[in-house]
Amino acid sequence: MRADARKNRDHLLAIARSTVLEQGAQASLRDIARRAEVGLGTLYRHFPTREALLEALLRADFDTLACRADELAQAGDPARSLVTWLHEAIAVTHGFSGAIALMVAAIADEGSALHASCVTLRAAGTRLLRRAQEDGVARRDIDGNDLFALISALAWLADQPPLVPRADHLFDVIADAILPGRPGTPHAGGAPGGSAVQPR
Amino acid sequence: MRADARKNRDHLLAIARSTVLEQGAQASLRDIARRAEVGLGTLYRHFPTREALLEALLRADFDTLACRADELAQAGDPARSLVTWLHEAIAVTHGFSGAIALMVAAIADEGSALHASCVTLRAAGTRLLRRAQEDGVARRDIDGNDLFALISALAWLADQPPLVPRADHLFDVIADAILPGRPGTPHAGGAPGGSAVQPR
DNA sequence: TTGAAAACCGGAGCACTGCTCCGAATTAAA
DNA sequence: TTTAATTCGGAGCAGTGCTCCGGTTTTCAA
Repeated sequence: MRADARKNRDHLLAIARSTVLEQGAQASLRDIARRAEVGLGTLYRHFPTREALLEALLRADFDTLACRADELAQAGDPARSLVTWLHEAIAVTHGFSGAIALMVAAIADEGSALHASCVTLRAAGTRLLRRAQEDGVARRDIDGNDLFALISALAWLADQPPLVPRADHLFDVIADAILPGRPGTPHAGGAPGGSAVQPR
Repeated sequence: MRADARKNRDHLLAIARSTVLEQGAQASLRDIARRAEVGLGTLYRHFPTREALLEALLRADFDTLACRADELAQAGDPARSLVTWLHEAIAVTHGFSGAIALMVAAIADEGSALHASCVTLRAAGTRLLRRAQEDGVARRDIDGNDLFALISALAWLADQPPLVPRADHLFDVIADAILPGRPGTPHAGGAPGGSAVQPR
């Protein structure tokens, strides 16, 4: 790759990152090119599709996440490892609003630029889930696809501004659903007909 | 309202319904007007914003849903009632892909055309949830907002084509999370270190 | 150093979008 | 039938994604 091309590419990526963080995954590509002080053609040559651009932005994070899964799979409590990883997985896509839908679409579309990254991510999650299941702490009727879907749903939720205040709490609720064998608080509540004390 | 106006309005609604079912909530308004064989100005006069149009499409369903909640709150097992209603709530938005995000945005925006409908919907869910909590079968640390968020997340999930096959199953998982006191199957699995039989 | 091919750049241009605005046509009341 | 209020339809504006190609820059062999 020619020196000027490499420079343009890198600069474009940096500008794209900040623009997407600011405006979401559906930011205007023309606008990104303008901010990068580069022709529209240049942007499209380096990243033929919007997906390709997002792929470049997310790939590194995804790979890191896959490594983290292996790291967490080595040491410590399986349930705790899984929960920690789920948190990190959701945090990665946070701020890239709109990217989650593309991710979900990509995992079913082998032609997509994001496909490989998503498959890697799902595999990493599956490993952690399996370990927790073998430990008897996670539901047995869930597989890697389900986990991927739940992560997506939680990430989507965390990107809807009105739902943000609820996101952490709902994460716990769903984590409880995945890990019913985990030592935790019994949430069901007292006897039927008991006092109807509302939390919060 | 003048006779020709009423006729145009009704026709526009019918065409909009089928178009949105076919193309999602972000269907081109120009296209809807074209299909209805009506000028673009006519569409915009009847429905000044895309939200107003969707509101008109969804309002009846939402009201029905609110009534259903009251109906279900009268008779039968609280847990069963809640689950049934959740199913119906998610079914309503199914097919209107993209509408869920607008709904979520609308509940925080009092100026939105969808706002009132969403608030009604949330209130209906809250009533059913409260009853289940008083019955000691639902988690006590969840409120109407949480329920609304979970419904949204499940509806979103059910509208992502690659996740559709998982949607029903994940509904059950999350229902279990909301209703841990419900008579059901123990999903946690056997003893630690036991056989690692994968379902499916 | 020079020359020319290969690689890259930028933006004009096309078809589309949401949305506004206003002259022309239609309706309903006087 | 006249007349005034309502409604109609689409031209027009600014934005979008994406393609295409003439001109410029870099690279490297001669």
